Amino acid sequence: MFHAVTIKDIAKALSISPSTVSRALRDSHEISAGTKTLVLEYAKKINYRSNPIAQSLKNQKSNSIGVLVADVANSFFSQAINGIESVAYENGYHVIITQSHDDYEREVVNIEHLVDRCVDGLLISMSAHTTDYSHLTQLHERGLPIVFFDRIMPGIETYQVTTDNVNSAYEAASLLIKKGYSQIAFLGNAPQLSITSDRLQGYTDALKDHSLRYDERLVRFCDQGGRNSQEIKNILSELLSEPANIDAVLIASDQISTAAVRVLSTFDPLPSVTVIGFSNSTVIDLLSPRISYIQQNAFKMGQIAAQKLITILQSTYPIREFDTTLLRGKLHWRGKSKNKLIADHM
Amino acid sequence: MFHAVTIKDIAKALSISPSTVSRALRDSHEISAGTKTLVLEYAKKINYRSNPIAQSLKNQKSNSIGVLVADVANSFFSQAINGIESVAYENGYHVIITQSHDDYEREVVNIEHLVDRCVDGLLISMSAHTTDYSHLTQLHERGLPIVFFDRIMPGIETYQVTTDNVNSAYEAASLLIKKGYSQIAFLGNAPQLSITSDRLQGYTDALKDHSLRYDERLVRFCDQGGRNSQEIKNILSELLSEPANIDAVLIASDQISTAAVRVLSTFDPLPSVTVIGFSNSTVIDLLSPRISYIQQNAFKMGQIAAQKLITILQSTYPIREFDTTLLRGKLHWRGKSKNKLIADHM
DNA sequence: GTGAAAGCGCTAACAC
DNA sequence: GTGTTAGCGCTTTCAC
Repeated sequence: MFHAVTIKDIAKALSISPSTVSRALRDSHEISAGTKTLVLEYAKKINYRSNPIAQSLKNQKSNSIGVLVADVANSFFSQAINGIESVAYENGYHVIITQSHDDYEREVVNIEHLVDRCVDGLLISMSAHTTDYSHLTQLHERGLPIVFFDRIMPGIETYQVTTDNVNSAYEAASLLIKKGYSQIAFLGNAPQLSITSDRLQGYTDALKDHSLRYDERLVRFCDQGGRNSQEIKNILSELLSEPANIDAVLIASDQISTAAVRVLSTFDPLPSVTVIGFSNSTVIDLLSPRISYIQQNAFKMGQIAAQKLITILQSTYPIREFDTTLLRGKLHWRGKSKNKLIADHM
Repeated sequence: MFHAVTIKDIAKALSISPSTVSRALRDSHEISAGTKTLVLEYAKKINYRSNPIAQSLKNQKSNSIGVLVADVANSFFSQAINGIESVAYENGYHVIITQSHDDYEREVVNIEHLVDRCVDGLLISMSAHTTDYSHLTQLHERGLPIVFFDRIMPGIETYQVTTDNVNSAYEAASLLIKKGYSQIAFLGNAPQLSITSDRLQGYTDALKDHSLRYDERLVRFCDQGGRNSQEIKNILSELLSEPANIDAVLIASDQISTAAVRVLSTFDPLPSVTVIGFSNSTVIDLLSPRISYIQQNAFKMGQIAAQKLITILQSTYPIREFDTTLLRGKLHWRGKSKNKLIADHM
């Protein structure tokens, strides 16, 4: 460790007490201007750096916030992390990132780790396989500030930030219908995820509003969430043949969207299906076969989530009123109308 | 903070001294088996969790390692981070990730932060815009363990882990030549980066070995490293017209590879150029226009780098001999031979 | 085999 | 305005 010089050293060198040095460094009002400059200058000269570990121990807070995401390699999450970082650093907080890889056990262990590490608060996007929330509710009840983002957790009294998933999916499904598609499948991650159920809601609402029959055989959940392409291949193969015989599919997950493109690319001939998926990949618009996509404002989501958490952390009184922020998703249409479909695929 | 129960509490409850509890928890040999089980069981019962902050302060080490990468949203780095994490967690280390965004100032500040946070060691992939290395050499001289990965820093006595960039680029350029291409450009990130100069070396070696003339007008460096597509558009436009008139390009950077594909996709008609680039994007094989690519073993690189660092951290004697690990890159050819080119693009 | 006491670096209540 | 002192939770000599 690299804290050669301590407050004591400065105190000794300047023949004043450590507490005076401490106060001077923290710009306390009860220290004379003369002493302050004296201390500050000397500290700068010998390159003093305060030891945050000692501060944490004393102050019972670490000035760091813990983040749990499924996977940093997922563009959505890395963009969100960038948003989180930008706000956290501005406010003097450190960010500790952990990944659940959509595994419940890992989520539990990582959150334990973060709490052990004395993070002041948590920014959580739930793992897809979490169905027992007690590890989180317990912490929350004990007073640890938690803000949920993306994959939120209804029924817990705290800030939540996510995309307006119901509406985004509704728009996407409606667009497909307007373009002439009628056999539209829904492909989602684990059904207990808020993003899955909300997007499914948007999908069913759109069908209903456009007088299309809801067919449960067209609604599928990928247990492996895109990590297992065979799972997706099987589902798509089934959906593309009789009796489902879909002409379009709405995909409610980043990872599944790109995985589906990969699977479709292996089909020969290329199936006549129009795909629209949630994705924040930076190259989603360059993929072949083409995919229309709903892009979330991941960076902003991270920023807002971090801001909300810091609001709690810095609030002098306990906060009782929490809101849920919904960000607009942006729909990018790269498909064709149904009647042109066959020509387009030649 | 959430450390309701402390060693003192256990000591009080069991009517023994805190030091005995501490020793029992750490499985010290000077504690009787009876006392140990007594303490361990009680600790488990009341869910005691040791406070790592206090431990860090006492032990002068934090059991955490700091990581600096350009950008977690870059697939290469997020894969490397996964490798780092897997090894670090196995060995009881925490990972703190920071991003330079290829900015020198940010690199300096972030490393300062990490050191302030008392990380036990550093895993560094240099920012593209770093030319002054004193912030790192100073820390290194003061004894802070540092391991470089990916973008390494020759001339510093420590472990380094990277791809065999010279060979990978050599193979790629040679393949282009064998496929009939002769006007081959080189597009790289900042020239001071090890990955740029090494890959350029491989490129020039290949030209020489195949008796092709080296033309410096065909070698370009993108100062913005792919962040600015206009820069890449300008360079590519120039290279694709007279007098350069290239028929292939080797791209020595992840970000520039995908950025180049995007730029090319905007050209109408699609230029007759074969692209081969370094990329760890998980969808690079689905991009259109097609791009051949060299994939690095990022996960393994992260694992090895972390392993090397932990070796230093846990070594009881100072290490004097350091090696540089070179991992093989994997070349994926998705292009055509030159004589077929025109037909292929119809 | 166990306990008492000091101290890691910092802060804050309490003196003066 | 500044100094004294105690203590955050843990470890570790040094005693016994």
